[in-house]
Amino acid sequence: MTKYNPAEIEPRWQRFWDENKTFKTPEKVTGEKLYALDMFPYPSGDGLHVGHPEGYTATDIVSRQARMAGKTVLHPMGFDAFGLPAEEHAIRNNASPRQFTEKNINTFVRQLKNLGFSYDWDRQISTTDVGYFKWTQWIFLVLFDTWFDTEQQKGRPISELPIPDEVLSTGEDEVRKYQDEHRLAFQSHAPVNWCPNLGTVLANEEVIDGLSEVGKHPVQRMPLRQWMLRITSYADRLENDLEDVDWPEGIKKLQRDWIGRSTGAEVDFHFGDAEGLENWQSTRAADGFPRNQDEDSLRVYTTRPDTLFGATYMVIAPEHGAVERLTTDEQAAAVKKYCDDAAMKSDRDRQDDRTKKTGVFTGSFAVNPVNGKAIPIWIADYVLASYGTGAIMAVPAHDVRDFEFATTYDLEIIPVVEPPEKADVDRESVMAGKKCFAGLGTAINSGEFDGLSTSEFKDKIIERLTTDGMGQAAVNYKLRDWLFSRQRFWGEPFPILHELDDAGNKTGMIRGVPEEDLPVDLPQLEDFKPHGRPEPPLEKADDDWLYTVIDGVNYKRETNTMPQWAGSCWYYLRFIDPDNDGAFVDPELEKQWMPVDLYIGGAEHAVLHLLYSRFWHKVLYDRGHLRTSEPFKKLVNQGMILGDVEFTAYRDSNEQWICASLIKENDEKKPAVESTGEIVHAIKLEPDQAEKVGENFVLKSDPKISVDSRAYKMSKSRGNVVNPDEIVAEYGADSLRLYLMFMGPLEKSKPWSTNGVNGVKSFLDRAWRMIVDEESETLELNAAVGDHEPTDEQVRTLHKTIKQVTKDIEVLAFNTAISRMMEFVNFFTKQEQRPQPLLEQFVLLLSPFAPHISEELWKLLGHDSSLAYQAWPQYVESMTVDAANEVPIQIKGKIKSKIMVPTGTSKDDLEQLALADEKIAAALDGLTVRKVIVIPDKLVNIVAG
RNA sequence: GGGGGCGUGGCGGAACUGGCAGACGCGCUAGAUUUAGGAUCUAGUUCCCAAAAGGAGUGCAGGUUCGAUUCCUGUCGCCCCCA
Repeated sequence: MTKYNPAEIEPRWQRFWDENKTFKTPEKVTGEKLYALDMFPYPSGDGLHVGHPEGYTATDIVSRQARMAGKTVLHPMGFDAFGLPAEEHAIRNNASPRQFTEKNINTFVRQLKNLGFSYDWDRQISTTDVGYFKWTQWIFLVLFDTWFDTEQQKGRPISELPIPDEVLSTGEDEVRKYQDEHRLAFQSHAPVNWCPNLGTVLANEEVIDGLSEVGKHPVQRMPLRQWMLRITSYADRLENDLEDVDWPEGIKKLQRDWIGRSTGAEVDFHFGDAEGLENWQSTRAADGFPRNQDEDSLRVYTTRPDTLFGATYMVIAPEHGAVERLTTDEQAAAVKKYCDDAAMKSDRDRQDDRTKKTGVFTGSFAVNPVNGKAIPIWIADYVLASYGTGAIMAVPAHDVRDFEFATTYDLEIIPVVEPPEKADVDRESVMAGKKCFAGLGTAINSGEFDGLSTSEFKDKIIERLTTDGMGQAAVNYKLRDWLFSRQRFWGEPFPILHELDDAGNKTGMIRGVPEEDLPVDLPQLEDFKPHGRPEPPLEKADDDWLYTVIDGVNYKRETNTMPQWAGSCWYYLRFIDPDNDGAFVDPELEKQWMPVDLYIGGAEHAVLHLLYSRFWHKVLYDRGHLRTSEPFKKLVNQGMILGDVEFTAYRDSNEQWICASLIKENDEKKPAVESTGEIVHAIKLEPDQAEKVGENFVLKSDPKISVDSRAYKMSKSRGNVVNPDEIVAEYGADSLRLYLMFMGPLEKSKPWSTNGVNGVKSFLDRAWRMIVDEESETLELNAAVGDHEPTDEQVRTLHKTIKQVTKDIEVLAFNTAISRMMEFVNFFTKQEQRPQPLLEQFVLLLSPFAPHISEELWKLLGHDSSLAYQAWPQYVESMTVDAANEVPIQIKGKIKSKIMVPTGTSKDDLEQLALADEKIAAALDGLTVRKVIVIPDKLVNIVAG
């Protein structure tokens, strides 16, 4: 018996591809190239999840089809293997993170090979390979060696940084410090999110609701020396160049919002005595707006300079440099207490709309430059030191947060924007200062500017401020510089050396590790556990590692490590030239292969990974190491695969069923009766215990009780995780691949159904039987297959299939491609005579989707070599259309009859044929035909009455 | 609260640019074959009506159009992201 047996076929072909290096990337690109890339996985201890192979199958289909279509293909796989989980595991089990990581990588590779992906495994890389992170360190040194020239909007060598004379005159050390302050990689002492439990500092985006994203531990704010990357310099280019890439609009928007470019104005508010004011004003009018704010003014950034007349107070951040200067003696104690408290809160907590706004008066006043009014200066933590200038002018009538604050502290509210007629607000209340209106409108209470629209007013006032030297147009970004250091062991060491004086203390001078001394490997540590102090584990390395001498100067190594993002910022470049020991990538090869043509991965990387790697790419481009300015041409996010659909019913504490429609999750995410808050327990039902009645699913045993029906995210705790290994063992890799693609559109999230896998498996069974004689003892062709003259219908079926499958692969609509192939098999199974050449073409079409069975059938059809490089089937357009079509005839939009007409029948003829149809003639009896709409080959609609 | 996406049979989904709604698959029903079936084959399967004829139907309410799942307005619900 020669049934379709994936368990036997698949390992055999996997071995064949491996041994023959079938998918080795050609040395040279000939003709068109395709670089198809998956977002490489983090090799977790849990192994592969079914979500992984979804995207991987998609790129694999595209890659396999491209090879057959004659393209030169680069399709690699690697591992993003630094990061917290391996280190946590190592700490718990007193093992080495490297060994654990390598073990996990081996599991991943085995699992991936089981799925028959056509990766060039010779190019496998891991970010933890010393030969890889040597170049991560090298790129860091490029960042370290680069400053951003704002005029040219370009990163340039630090040696070309113009040094101001006043710095030059103070000596070489000062020049070095000046340079250090301008590097793209620089040190800072900004307050950071320190997580004692994890023993590390976290990026803002790794902190969620005051807890660490990993492990949910509390996070506190403290100032620490950190490495930062000056990504803000590239904000404009990162935003503008989004126009050049083929990405989903949603992702582009996320990136734009993350960058958060806003335009507005910087305005200086004078403080101090009245006579100083006049001097100040005349100086400003004469000299213009100074680059740096002076001692007796407070600079704010606002996106709404048109509301300047409504600025009734000012707010500075608790960390603002002018706090001390502005605080009066009477207020000193209150201010100090307030600032100390604020230091404990995270930026996120401070901006949280739910918490009440708090603040403290400094005791000082500033002068509103447009109307000369004295307005109080407050300190409040809803203003962040890191955004804008760290100070704002508060316009309570037109800013929600200012309004809330002003109401709390009883500050003046002056409306200066009249909402338009149509605005969805109570205009009376706004005009009375009782409600806040943040939209656009018409200026009021603004002196000579009254009556201007918001946008006109903005231009006019900026013009005025500029003339008076009080302000200027300005651009601001939400994007912050990137906190790039971590106090962990399992990451790339920084290739940085701190200069020591004779006593062994740091002088504050730093330098990069010389290129020839790279890589800086991680030291061997007995104990790399974090100890709850923000002192990196690498501090515990032995002196051999920690200290070094260059040209007679003593240095201590930097002991922070890089965050996990580092390695993933440039891995796509290393795949092009993975073994190069002399460069991170050969420029000729980079030119051949970049950009990545198709990049598929989860939407969770929509912002950070993609923004960070684009940033690095642009720096490398500026410095002449790359010829492309954007790395990823086309980006696709695959949807999430949810668990199987579940039915859930609810019971209260008396074991009484409760309708699901009455249940709502409470704040602790427990199901509860919405009206009373009573906690109920959820019961997972078997599918046959529920049925649909009307709109809802209900209990079969008690149809009055409605139940929930939905698919949940796969999670260990829910126990609905599907292990790809088990699916491969039971149904085969081809079936898993096919099912993942057949489930629905790639970008959508969709629920898993093991029955569905069985369904595509039986499609492969049928395809097998269409070609193979299942009854025979040896592998033989089905008797129906032979050298038959193909019928017209058979040829058309093939050509239609080729056309749709080809087009669908192009637009990644794999689900419809598969359904078309199913139709092909359904049709040919019914054919007594199956011309072999047609079936061969079909096998080629199937092969990118289900490569193992296709190779097997290809061989059986008499071919010696792998089909991996066989020419992709071509279709003839004329063979994809039927000779005749059934055309529906409608009267007033309702189908009354259908007629068969030859394809291409003219409009007039079709109209005549339609009117001549018996049923139509009968239906039209007594009616007047007013109009006939004819769409050739499609439909006839008769308007009559 | 802001932004984005989505609502089509019992389920996943299809429908080109506004032109026969429900392709393909799952599930279900009946039959054939079989010692057996979680195998295979055949037929059926949006809903209402016993069937036919007919009617209704793409979350809901409107609008544009000869014609709307598709475009517009409003509304309800769900999901995701941000706060």
